[in-house]
Amino acid sequence: MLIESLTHPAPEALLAFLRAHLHARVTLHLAGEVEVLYAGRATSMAEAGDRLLLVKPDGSLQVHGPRGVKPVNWQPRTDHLSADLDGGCVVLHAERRSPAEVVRVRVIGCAQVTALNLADEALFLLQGSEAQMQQALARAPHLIEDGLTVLDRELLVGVGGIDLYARDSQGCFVVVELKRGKAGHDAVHQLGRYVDAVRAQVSAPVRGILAAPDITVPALKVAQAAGLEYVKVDALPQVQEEARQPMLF
Amino acid sequence: MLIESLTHPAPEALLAFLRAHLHARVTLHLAGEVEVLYAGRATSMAEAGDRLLLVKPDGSLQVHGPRGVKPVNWQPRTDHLSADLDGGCVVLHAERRSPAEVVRVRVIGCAQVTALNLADEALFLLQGSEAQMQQALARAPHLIEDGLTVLDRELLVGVGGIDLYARDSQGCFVVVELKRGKAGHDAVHQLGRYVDAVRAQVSAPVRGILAAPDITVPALKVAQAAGLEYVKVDALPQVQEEARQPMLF
DNA sequence: AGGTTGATCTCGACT
DNA sequence: AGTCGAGGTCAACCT
Repeated sequence: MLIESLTHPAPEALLAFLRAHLHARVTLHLAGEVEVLYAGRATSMAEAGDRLLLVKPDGSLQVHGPRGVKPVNWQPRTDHLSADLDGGCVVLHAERRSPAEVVRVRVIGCAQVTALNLADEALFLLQGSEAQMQQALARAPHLIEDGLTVLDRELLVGVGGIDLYARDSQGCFVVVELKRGKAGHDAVHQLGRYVDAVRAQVSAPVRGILAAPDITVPALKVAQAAGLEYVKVDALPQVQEEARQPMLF
Repeated sequence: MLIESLTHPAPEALLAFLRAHLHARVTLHLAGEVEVLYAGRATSMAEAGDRLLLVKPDGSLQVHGPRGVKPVNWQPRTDHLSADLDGGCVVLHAERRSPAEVVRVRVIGCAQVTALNLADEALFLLQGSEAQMQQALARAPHLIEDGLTVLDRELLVGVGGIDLYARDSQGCFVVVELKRGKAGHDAVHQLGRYVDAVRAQVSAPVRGILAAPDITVPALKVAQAAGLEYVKVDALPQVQEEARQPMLF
């Protein structure tokens, strides 16, 4: 996994190291004093400072400072990566088109640089996504309201899709918007848009339900004012009742 | 800057290393085979695989795989960090309250671990934020429309704030919503909300203008259908004309 | 390639 | 502490 590592390399040694590994499906880690320029959707410059640089085999690049999960500068995926000598310093260029962006990293001093092989064989499982919540509630719509019948999932209406489209025991159409976390007023507005879109196409009464484990106070007020309903549902609804359901027929 | 680095340390040596540096205002970098559990707002597990681990002095932790800017697992800022031996493996615990979350990293094999001092003395400048755009357009509202007079910035109306509140040459009130990038339909709806809120309080006619460097086709259609206007403005409006303005008085 | 949505979003600012 | 909105959001999915 550890391919090669240098400590305090001279610029020429660093350049050779980078050129040997940059395009070799390798993950690079560099710690050192660095100066970063970015130009693209916005423009930024960072004066020289101690930073941690990460370059992954997909060409993505990130420059980390001493705080936070977010890099100080980054490039999601580069179409072109190169290393050159400029004024006695190694300079990394990371460019991409669409959007047209470039990050230039000038390495003033390198304390350590490492080439690694990060093979990605590992299984990854995430529980609690909105997609899982949607699946669970589509199977057990009574967790939202008794007598609800799900007609569709991800129904496209105008722009965007309705998480759950259903009919209640009274025959009303019901638009359900799901949020896996606490719902804010943006979720209420999103629901309002979908309800409006359905009302424009259907003559029968249409209800809007925001289903989430929690809701902010302002969002609840906005919902009530707009005639939309909020229903508290668990983020990980346990749908094990069906296993207990006796076979009736 | 480079404090200490070990290659292929045994678990006991790694544990000593981590305990010596974890709470020493130091940035840690670890490359190795690792297994990660996360529980909090969601739940995830990653089987053993080659990963790159980063721990910063603020307690933030991230586990990187071979692709993308985003870590596979992370923890934004921990209240509690600890390292222990469990079944012959070093295990890192990173916990925080609010939200209650925990990340557990089991180090199965460590190829390299490094302690770094990332002093943050570096100046960072970002140009092209929406705040800068707002300031520039407030000073030069003619870039949006001739004869516009800005009355207010970030005017609070109901929930949320109006980026720019103005009056046009005809005496109409104008609500301006700014976007630094391409505007989507969410921006149009946001503008619509604000316009509605102002109309409810003012008897004079109210216009809504979406000012952005670009707009998606669907968003433009929605805007036109709702009687809202789109004005193309540069993301970095150069307001140097005022320097050329002759002193009239 | 363009558009939309979700995210363990992160992060800062403000109440 | 809670809420809100921006972000160079990123990244996945769909048309």
